[in-house]
Amino acid sequence: MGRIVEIEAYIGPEDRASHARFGETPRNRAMYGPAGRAYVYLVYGMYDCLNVVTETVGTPAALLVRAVEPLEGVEPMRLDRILRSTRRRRSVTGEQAAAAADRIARLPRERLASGPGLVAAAFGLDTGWTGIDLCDPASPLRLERQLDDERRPEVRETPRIGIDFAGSPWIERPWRFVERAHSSVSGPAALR
DNA sequence: ACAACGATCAACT
DNA sequence: GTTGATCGTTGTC
Repeated sequence: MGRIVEIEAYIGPEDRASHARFGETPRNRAMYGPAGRAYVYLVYGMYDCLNVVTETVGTPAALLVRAVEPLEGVEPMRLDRILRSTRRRRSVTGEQAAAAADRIARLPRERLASGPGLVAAAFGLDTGWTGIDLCDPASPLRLERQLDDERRPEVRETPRIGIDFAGSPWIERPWRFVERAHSSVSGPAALR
């Protein structure tokens, strides 16, 4: 369980940074489905990314969950991360693996899901989770409203990360939203 | 059938 | 700041 502190919006087929820019395909089909479902895809052959579908059927749009502040289940999360790391590379020496495990062991709680690939890893998500209803209170993966006594976060808008391929004006659109100065936000400090 | 390319991360110089 | 890991999806032929 954790608190979402960073998201990005991908608004539709006209958005050249969106997976919907080529129209409906087998991979992005979930984006064309009902709002409130998950769309999980694999990037760079290694990392899964969690999205929340946001528009009505036939209108492809989604929010990429880029960072979460882990609040419960932190140590299992950390252990799983260490296991993944140890299994990660073929050509890694025992010493390097031990050093990597040690780094993760020392990682602050709030940095365990600071990035879209890390969010999916922390919550054990892969593409098989696509389609799950995130608004169903009985779902094993779900969104919940902030608690009544929680302060409303101050939100900062920035351009989206890692979409240089999209070109102007899509690179510049301020469609990344972060909780200002929150230590779980990913990316360069200037964009927190 | 094939080649190129990512909505990334960690390690290294 | 740069680079390697790693593979499913997409566009092209």
